[in-house]
Amino acid sequence: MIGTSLVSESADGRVVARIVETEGYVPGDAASHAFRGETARNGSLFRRRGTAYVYFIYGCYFCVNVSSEREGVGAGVLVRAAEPVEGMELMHARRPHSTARDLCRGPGRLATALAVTRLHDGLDLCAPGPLWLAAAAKPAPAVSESVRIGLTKEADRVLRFFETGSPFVSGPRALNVRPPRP
DNA sequence: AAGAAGATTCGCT
DNA sequence: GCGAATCTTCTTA
Repeated sequence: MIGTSLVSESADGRVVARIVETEGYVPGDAASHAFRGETARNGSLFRRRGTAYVYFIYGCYFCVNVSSEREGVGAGVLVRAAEPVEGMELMHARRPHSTARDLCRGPGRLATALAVTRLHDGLDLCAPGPLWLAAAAKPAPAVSESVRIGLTKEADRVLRFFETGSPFVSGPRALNVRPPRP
């Protein structure tokens, strides 16, 4: 998914951000919202891969995930950060005190810049719509990996992936200077 | 029925 | 670097 563009289209206009950082939540993973089985909240994680799972966290922010397994299996990829590509004026309007670099740097910030809310939960991201994934641009970016960020459970899993050297990646610097994976 | 924890961000020290 | 903000969901009694 690194290098793929996330497109948000609303009455306000169109915004495009190129994904530079993701985090995986796999079957059997105690840190996954799907770990304890399907509920009304996490149902989208159990839908066919490419379904949007949007949840509200810390009373303030939304986070965007893409389900990643077949129907009935709970797993997904959290979109942690992106590089603004189109509609930067609109993103700045939605995040007034942000620098260009920080518009989509972090999962909560990204959702705000793209105006993603729980209304987007359950959408099919594989076809054009209010929120969808456009094909990746040509050169496949170099991808590095690290442990996941901000977790208390299964924090040691190496399931975070990001574009090597991108300034639009979130997280502590120490995690972001690791060499690209082979 | 009540309480704690949470895949975060921002501002202040 | 630390703690507050703020609410939904799941767990436990």
